[in-house]
Amino acid sequence: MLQLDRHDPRPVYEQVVDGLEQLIARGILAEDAQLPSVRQLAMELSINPNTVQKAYADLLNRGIIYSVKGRGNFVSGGSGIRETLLRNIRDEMLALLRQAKSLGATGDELEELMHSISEVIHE
Amino acid sequence: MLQLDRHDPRPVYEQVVDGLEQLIARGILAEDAQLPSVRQLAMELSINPNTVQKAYADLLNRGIIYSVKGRGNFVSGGSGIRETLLRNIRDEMLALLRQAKSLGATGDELEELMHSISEVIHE
Amino acid sequence: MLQLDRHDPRPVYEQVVDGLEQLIARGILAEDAQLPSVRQLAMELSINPNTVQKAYADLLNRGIIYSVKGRGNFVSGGSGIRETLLRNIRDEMLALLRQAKSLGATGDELEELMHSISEVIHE
Amino acid sequence: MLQLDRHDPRPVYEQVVDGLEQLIARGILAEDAQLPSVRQLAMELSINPNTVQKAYADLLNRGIIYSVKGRGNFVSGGSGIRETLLRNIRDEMLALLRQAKSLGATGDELEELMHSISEVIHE
DNA sequence: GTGGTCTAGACCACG
DNA sequence: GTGGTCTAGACCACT
Repeated sequence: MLQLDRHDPRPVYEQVVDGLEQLIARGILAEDAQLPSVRQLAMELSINPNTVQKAYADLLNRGIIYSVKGRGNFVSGGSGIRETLLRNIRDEMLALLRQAKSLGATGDELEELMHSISEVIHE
Repeated sequence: MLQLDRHDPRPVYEQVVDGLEQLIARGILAEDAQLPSVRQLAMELSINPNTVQKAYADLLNRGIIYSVKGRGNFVSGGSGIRETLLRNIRDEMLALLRQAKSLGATGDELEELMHSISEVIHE
Repeated sequence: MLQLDRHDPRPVYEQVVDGLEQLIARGILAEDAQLPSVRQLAMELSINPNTVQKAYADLLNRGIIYSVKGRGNFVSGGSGIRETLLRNIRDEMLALLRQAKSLGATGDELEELMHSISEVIHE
Repeated sequence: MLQLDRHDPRPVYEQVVDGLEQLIARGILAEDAQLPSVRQLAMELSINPNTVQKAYADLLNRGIIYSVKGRGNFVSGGSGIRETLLRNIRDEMLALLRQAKSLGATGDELEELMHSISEVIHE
């Protein structure tokens, strides 16, 4: 259901956050669905419960999940998380493009850049 | 010649590396031009010489600059740094696009994404 | 007769307590009226009987209801619960106002604060 | 500079957050001022560094402070934190008033309520 | 069983 | 020295 890459330089809790975000964005974890319990997920991933807790806390205070003591963590409704994540991706791509421009890339180079990445759409 | 942003959460040495890379990529620091000495740059930016040292070391072992004992640090020739940086940017954009796909973005959404960012080219 | 909000982060038993208090304060559950049995209320709300039990215990030891073994739970007489709740609300508002002062709010700001909330009285 | 109340039922890290928010809101910690280091504050309050860390993380992701590895934590600029906190207080008072209304408080009672708390302004 | 807080102690990256 | 992540293990509140 969720995989960690021990060689990924990003912190473990961040990988957990990203993984859960993806599951939610893709609808695999639907609105009001219960997430795995902190302890259980920790066991599955063989990491410390505190690390999972940290990931859940992050999702919680970004409004992506809600949490009820003694019951569990659940997917928030109407969070529009998929749209939000896509918007973030767009913004990051924009930032990269601007960086390319500040490097003095010519119009031709930028066109080619766009062309070469647009091919991946149809992979 | 180079500016730091104290509010930028990125490590200082990374900002220095990026700044120098941009100066070189844009030709402001041309091939074989001498870089400011470690001490001098540290003073100018009012940061620790160790930090500048670390930045120079990074550029050095990526072949972007070369170092002559007792004389100083100089921009490498034929480093093709501009191309390298552009290639990195392309790779990062590709990664983002793949991430969008893994989020379950439809073809239409991807098209629109590409369209909306391509507008920035002509800014 | 009583509704729970599964998205409310407050503990369930607290929601039950609050709900019953309001019913009593508004006279919907009058003096000496019998409350639903623990099991029945638990079933209605589809929650654990232990949770209802805890809520009743709380009301009991605050004197808001009384319990007769083998017969059930009943609303206490002369409990003045409505007045008590209003007094609690006043105390909490006082605490908030003091907090505002400790934040260094000016007299004008406090006046405006009072003014803006007093409008809700006539909603 | 900051005091904890061990009898306060609120979590310790929350008390730390509140305390720092107040210091910032009142201008005692001005824009770009450096906060005490995690370890130092932990020692002063005789609590675990992780607890302070958690408090700082909260302030960080609410944009109230910014953080630079190896340098420290600093007060963000233009956060308008004082206004934000006052607005929160107003909203909480509004919620309480509405609760009083739902309890069936009469207009007179509400007027008296407002009157009795408004006296604290001039304490 | 659930989530949440806290301590203790370690390790890493950065300056 | 600074912040940040992670583990291990304990305790509390709630269901």
